Amino acid sequence: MRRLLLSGHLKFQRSSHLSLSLLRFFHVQSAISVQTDALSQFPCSSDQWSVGDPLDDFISILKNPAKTLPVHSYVSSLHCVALKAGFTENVQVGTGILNLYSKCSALDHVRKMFDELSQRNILTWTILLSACVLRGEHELGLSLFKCMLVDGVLPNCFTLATAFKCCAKNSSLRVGKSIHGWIFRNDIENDIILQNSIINFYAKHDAFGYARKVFELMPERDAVSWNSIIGVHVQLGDMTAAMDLFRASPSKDVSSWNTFINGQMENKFDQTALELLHLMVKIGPLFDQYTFSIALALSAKLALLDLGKQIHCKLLRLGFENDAFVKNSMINMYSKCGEVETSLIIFSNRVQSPNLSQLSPSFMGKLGNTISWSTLIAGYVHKGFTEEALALFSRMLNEGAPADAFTLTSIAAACADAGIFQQGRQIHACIEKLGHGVDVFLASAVIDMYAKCGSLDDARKVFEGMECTNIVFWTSMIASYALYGEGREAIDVFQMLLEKRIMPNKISFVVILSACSHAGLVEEGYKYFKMMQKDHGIVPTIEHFNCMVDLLGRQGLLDEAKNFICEHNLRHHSLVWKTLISACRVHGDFEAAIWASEKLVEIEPHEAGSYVLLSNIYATKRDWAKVSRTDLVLHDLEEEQREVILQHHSEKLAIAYGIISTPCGSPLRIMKNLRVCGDCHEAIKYVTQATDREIVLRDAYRFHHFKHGICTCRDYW
DNA sequence: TTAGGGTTAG
Repeated sequence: MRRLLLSGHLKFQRSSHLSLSLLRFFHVQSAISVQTDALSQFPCSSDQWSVGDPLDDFISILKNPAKTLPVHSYVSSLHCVALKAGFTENVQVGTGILNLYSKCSALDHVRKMFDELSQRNILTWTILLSACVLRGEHELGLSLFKCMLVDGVLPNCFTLATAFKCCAKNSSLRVGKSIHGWIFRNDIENDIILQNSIINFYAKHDAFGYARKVFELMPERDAVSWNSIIGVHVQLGDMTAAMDLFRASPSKDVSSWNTFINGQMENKFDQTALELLHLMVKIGPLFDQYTFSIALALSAKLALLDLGKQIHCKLLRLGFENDAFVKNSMINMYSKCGEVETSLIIFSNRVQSPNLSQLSPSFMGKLGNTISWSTLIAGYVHKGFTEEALALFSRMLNEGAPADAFTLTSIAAACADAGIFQQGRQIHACIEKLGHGVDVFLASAVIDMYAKCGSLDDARKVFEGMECTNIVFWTSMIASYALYGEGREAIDVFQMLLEKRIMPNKISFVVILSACSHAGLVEEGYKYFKMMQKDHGIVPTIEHFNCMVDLLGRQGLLDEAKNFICEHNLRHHSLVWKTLISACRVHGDFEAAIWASEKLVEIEPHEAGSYVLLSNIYATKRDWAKVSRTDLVLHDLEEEQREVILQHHSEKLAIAYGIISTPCGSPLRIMKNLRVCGDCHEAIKYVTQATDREIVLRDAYRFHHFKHGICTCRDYW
């Protein structure tokens, strides 16, 4: 249709009115390449005009709001037309083009044009500041705002709102406060938009009292005001107040619902978010693209595939399937809910930009090309499809998409899962080269990757090379030590964390308790279990309780472990019984093992695993003395047979192959999917002594780091 | 004013 119109247009190119109408049509349709083609046919010399005033028509095109943000190539073509036709002397044309450059984030062009302007007024200054905000240049925006005041130009509400946007995005609480004071003192007209931006500015700087005050003093409020103040309480985590405000808001529009539902998710009230979403369908406004993104994110988080599919149908009916955000949320939802193939299909049909290099960064962001890659890769890693994720990553690089910090984090996690040290190291080099080394998410993932690939030293180097107060970053290092049974080192790092007044979370405590357990540090374990509740107000969950049962059980304090289960009313948790049974077996307490297994069968009468455990214990009883020596190998074999089989255990074979195929003295890293047996563990100790090599063995649960005849697990695992 | 992708344990 557009092509047809364009070819028709070429026949009548001498008619300026027809040219302009077509141009406007293409602009509204936002067909980028066609617009530019149409512009190239635009009659430029005055003798080509048949009727009417071309200047007026041109100005009306500049002011005509397009459905989407203007594209840079289209605006520069318009600019060329204006130059050729001699329109640029006109103030409205100059301002119009400046505004379009600003909207497509072409800050360089805006600054150049602004510098060349003969007359600067409040409008041109405001356009310049908006361009800075759109481009994320908030510091520059503020310094230009100050230049404007020095020039004696009095700001209006729009300019001030833009200045507050700059202050909200950087560390300018002081500057923003002084502008607010100036508005008060000079009795400047203060409209709703400006007041909303002031609320938002205070909220971004955690100055919630001020935000609330501005809201309360507003003579009139719109949906944005209400949403902003609801957002303040969401940020504070005060969801009761947020709920009251949401109910009280007289202007509940679709964005109010979005803000509130999203706030519930941010505060981990996913069930409430789900209920509100149902309520919105019943009594609320129609969904917009934000609602769809939020709803899909919620389905992904709760792994509710059916709900996700219903939302998919709904968005198809309402025509939101081409929105880049929504599409990306769909890719995420399908992969997190286990339908990786569907997410791949949606990914393959995603919006492709005509020419990425010509577009501004914000426009590229809106098209979502890089983001879709990282979402898809994250989905594959999440589902454990490590090889596929790595293959997608190299395809992504081949297709010229940049490796951003998000993608690299997922790839580092993939290397950790697969325990592939060499690839992990290459990824780390790539991260440093691209300048992503300072990203805290990425650094945490790299620590975890090195630890899980068998190099605790490299993990430690990354940790020590960065000053950081992020709790996940610290927990990653503590978990790495715990994984290797280095309980004392784990405790040292945990103490450093407390000294720096970084707040440990519930996972940090699971990690430190498990470190104490693996290192047999009972007293310290009790200390942290109490500290967690008393000093940090963290209510212990089954994971914490289980660590304590494990800690006591491993040390042979079986009665204490039993009492702990009873005292804390953990009888209905199968996990603690399994832990206790394992400890009873290690310490050869058959009676206690039977007792615990019977408890387990009571709780899980339909679980085959419970009966297998129980029957194993009965089987063990037949020859307990023998089993206590060989319990980790095979129960019913003759001694000679056993010796032959033990020689072929995969870790021994791997080590033998490693020794003959690598340089003397280099470390060996071995991975296996089962727990190491006692015989292999003993043998490896001798091998490290005889060959003077370090051997790192990753089994199903943890690492064994052998050096000079000693293992970090101290023979306890 | 509100939206999508990343890290730690078990």
